[in-house]
Amino acid sequence: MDTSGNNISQTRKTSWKKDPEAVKENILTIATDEFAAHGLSGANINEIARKTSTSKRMIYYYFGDKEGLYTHVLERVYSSLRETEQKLNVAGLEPVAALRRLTEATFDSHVDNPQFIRLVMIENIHNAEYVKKSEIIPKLNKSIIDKLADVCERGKEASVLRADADPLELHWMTSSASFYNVSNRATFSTSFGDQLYSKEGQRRIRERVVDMVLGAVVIGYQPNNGA
Amino acid sequence: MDTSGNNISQTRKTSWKKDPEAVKENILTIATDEFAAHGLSGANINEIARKTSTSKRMIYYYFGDKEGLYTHVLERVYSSLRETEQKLNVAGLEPVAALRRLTEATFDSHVDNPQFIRLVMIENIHNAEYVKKSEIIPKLNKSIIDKLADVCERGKEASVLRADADPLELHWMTSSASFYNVSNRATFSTSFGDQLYSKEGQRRIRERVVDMVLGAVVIGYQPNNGA
DNA sequence: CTCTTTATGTACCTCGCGGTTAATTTGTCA
DNA sequence: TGACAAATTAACCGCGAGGTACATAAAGAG
Repeated sequence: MDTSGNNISQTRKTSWKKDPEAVKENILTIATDEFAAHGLSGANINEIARKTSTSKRMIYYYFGDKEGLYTHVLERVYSSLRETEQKLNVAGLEPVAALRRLTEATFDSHVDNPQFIRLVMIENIHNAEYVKKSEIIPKLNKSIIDKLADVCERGKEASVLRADADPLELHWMTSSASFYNVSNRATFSTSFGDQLYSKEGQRRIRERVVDMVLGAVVIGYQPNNGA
Repeated sequence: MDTSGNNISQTRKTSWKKDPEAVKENILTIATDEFAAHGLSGANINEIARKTSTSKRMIYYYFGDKEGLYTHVLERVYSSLRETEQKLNVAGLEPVAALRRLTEATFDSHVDNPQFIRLVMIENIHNAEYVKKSEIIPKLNKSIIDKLADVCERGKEASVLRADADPLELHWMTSSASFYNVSNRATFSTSFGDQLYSKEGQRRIRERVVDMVLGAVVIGYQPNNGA
C-alpha cells in the first residue's frame, strides 16, 4: 500500500483535540483491567497502549513509568471503593441490625469489585510495597472501622453485644470471608467443585458469614439457618 | 585475565557426578522460592539457575520450559501439604473436640506454609489455569472433606451439631479465615496496623476463628473468650 | 574396550518489552 | 500574529530474559 513512496509523513494522524483528563482516565481504565488481569510484571505496556485510544508515549508522559502507572491504578481503585463505603449509613439502625447490614454490604461490595480484589492480591504478592509507598491509601481506611466502633459502642451500651467485641477484629472477620470468597474462587472450585458458587450456594455462604460474625459478638445470637 | 588465549576450553568444569534426583530437587526447591516470591511472570529463569547448584540447561532438560517448572513446583507444594493433612488423626476424638482440632490445625498449617499460600494466590491470579491442567492436584483434596464429613455425621448422631452442618461449608469457613490471615497480612497491616499480627493478636484471632466455626454448627456453643 | 544413553556445561541467539528521541500539532496570551 | 508551553504522534533503541545448539563427560551393557 501507499506505493507512491513520497508524502510518507501524511500517514500520521493529522488532527486531534487536547483533552488531558479524558486521556488519563482512558489510560487508567485500561491499565486497571490489564494489571488486575496479569499483575505488575505480567501486564504489558504495549498491550495497554494498544487498547487505549491514545499512544504509549502518553502513558509515560503522564505516569512516568510502569510502576507509576500501577501506583495510580491502585490509588484509584482504593479511593473508589472507600468512597462507596462511606456512603453506607447505618447510624439510624439498631446495633445488631447495623452490624448485619455492614457485614452484608462488605460481602456484596467484594463480590461486586473483583478487580479491586485482584489488585489487592497482587499487592500482597509484592508485600504491599506500593500501597505502603502511596501518600493517600493509608489515609483512606478509617471509615468502616469508625462505623464498626460506633456500632460496638452502642451495642455494648444496650447490652446486646459482648463486652469484648472489637471493631478491628469484626472487620477482620468480615473481610476474611468476603475477600476469600472472591479471591480464591478459582482454586477452591477446582479442588472442591463449584457448588458454593452457584446462586443458591452464594446465598447460603453470605448468610453463613453473617451468622459467623454475629455469632461471635452478639449475646445469645441464634442463627436462622433455612435448613 | 587468562591472557594466554589458548586452552580456553579448560575453564569448563572438568568433573561432576550424575545425580538426577538431587538436581531436580535442588531446582524445585529454588524455583519454589522464586515463584512464591515473584509470581510466574515475575520469576526469572536466569536467577533461578544462578541460585541452583546446576545450570539453566538442566532446568529446560528436566522441566521443558518455565511453565513446566512452575507446574511441577505447584504439584510439589500441594502434595506436601496434603500429605501433612492426611497424617492428622481425629477419629478418636469426640465430635466437637475433633472439629476444634481440625480448625486449629488448618489455621496453623496455613501460618506455617506461607509459600504454599503465595503460590495459591498466584494461581488464583491466573484463574487456576495450572492446577486445572495438573493431572494430580485435583485428586489430592478429598482428605479433609472426608474427615469433616465423618465429624459431621458423628456430631449429628450425638445431637451436638446442627442438622444443617455441612462439611464443605465448614471447610470453606475455616479456609477463608486461615488463608486470609496469611495472604492479606501485608495490606491489612498497612491499612489497619499490625496489632492482629502480634503474638497475642494471632492468639486471639486463632481463638476467634475457632469460635466462629464452632458457633456456626455446634448447638448451643458458648465461646470462652478470655476477655 | 567400545557403543549407547543419560546427564551436564558453555556459549549463543532472538525478540519482546520497557523506555526514549525528535518532531509536530493545538491552544493561549501578549 | 507569532512566540511559547502543553499535548500528542511515530519511529526507534538497548537489553534482559526465555529458550536453543552443540559439545562432551559419566555410567552402564556387552
